[in-house]
Amino acid sequence: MSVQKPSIPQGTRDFGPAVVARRNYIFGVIRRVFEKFGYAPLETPTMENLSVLTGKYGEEGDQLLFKVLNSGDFLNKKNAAVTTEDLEAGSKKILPKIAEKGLRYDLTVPFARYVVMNRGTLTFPFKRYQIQPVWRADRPQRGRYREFYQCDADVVGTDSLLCEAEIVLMMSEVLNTLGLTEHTIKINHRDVLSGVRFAAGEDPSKESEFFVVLDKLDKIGSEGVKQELKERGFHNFGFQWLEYLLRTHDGNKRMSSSERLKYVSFMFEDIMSDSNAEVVGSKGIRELEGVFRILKDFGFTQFDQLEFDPTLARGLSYYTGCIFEIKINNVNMGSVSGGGRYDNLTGAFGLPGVSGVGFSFGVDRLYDCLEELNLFPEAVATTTRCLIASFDAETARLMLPVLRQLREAGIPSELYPDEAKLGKQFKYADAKGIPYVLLQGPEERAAGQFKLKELSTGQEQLLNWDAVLAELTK
RNA sequence: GUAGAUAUAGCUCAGCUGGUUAGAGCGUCGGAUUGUGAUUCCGAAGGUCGUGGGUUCGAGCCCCAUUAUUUACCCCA
Repeated sequence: MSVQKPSIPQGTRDFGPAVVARRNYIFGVIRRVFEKFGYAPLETPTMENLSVLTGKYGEEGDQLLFKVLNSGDFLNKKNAAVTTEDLEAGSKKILPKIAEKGLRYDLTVPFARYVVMNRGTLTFPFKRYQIQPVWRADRPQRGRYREFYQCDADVVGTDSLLCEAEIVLMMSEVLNTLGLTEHTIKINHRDVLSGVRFAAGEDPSKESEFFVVLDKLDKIGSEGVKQELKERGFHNFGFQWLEYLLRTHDGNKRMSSSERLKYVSFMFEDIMSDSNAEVVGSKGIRELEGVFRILKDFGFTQFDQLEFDPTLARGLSYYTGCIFEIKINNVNMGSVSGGGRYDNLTGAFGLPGVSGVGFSFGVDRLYDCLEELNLFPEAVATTTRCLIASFDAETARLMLPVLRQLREAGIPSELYPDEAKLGKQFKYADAKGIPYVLLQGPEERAAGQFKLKELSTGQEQLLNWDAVLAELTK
């Protein structure tokens, strides 16, 4: 049998001890903030039934779902799950017969499914957080993986804008705790987008596509937006609305968020001929103003990190209210967090009229940002505090009670398992970042003492047992 | 799905216009030092040059195909 080079699937990664330690640091910060805000943990299965997942993420999302092949021989003539006619009809026809399960694509949809299934036992408003990996059959590239962790916090069962305000508070606290102070929390409202679409006089049926182009204003500029709208077959070329939006994005005369809110509100009054249209846009503005007011009353001060952006468009297939996104300004990386309010998500599972709002951190991207900015605190890859070195099998045996006593004293410790030269054992401790090496040779034993070396200073001390414990626990 | 880049030792990479036996640093192992790491000195091991074909007297280098990785677009955390 030929030896094959081992490999892992595209877009997946191994995490070594040092990386896990740093990832856990990020998870810890996020978890503490979520719990401080009263969210309770939830975990759902890695696999969901495909019927739960399909149709929730738009057409493109369906293609990015990892499907799990059914067990059993579905081509077997007796069972005949797949018939000859199916095979001739093509893969679309066969798929539902050979794959009934799929890997989790995000945490929001499984959460909605959970809420519907457990509606009788939950206390509403229900606040949950969830930290688990999700999978997308995407092309990997910078900051994009096929397996990655999301950290979600969502509330269902209340329309209160307090939830939106608390999302901003949680986002801000996590990022500032991690040291990512150069960030912008962008906020918009689905109704503001709809208002802009009305103002542009475009057809509601192509709304999502219109928003996708609008979202690129920062990236491709107003000329780019005009051109792409034409290419995509939009026909109204009165660009008065675009002039308005450009003013809010003028880099030289940066507007504050409250100025922008007033300005966009004025735009709706100015352009709208249809009064219903104005109502939609203005409703979005009023809700955003409500969120800003709650933040102010709460005592939130970092309004320089919070920005109302009327072109921000995310999660178009299900967000219906506020929309959030976080950009780290001094790193070239996609958004590290996103979220919003969705009125109809549980409706897809037969429970209409329950509003939810939530958001998600992408841990892997946060990690990449912290790495690039050198913001990780000095990580201790090894938890071991003391290595017991030995000279031979006999002294190793005599050190076993010492090992036990160290551990009983709560000092993480290990005994070098092989007979090896002291040099090799010290090298091992150094490579693993173990701060102390303890040894007791015939000389020390005769004197009832131990030799303890601190590797960072190179200092060696001859100590009795109590002094060893005192040094290691200090 | 569309377009580009890369592939040489465990890792990071050199390798000239195609020319004898493919190199360095780091790491590993051994020794200087049979009771001491990080530092110093000496030495050694480690390669079907991603894979398959072609051109050539001769290919790590040129051509074609293929696979993997990676970047950008689309979309997204």
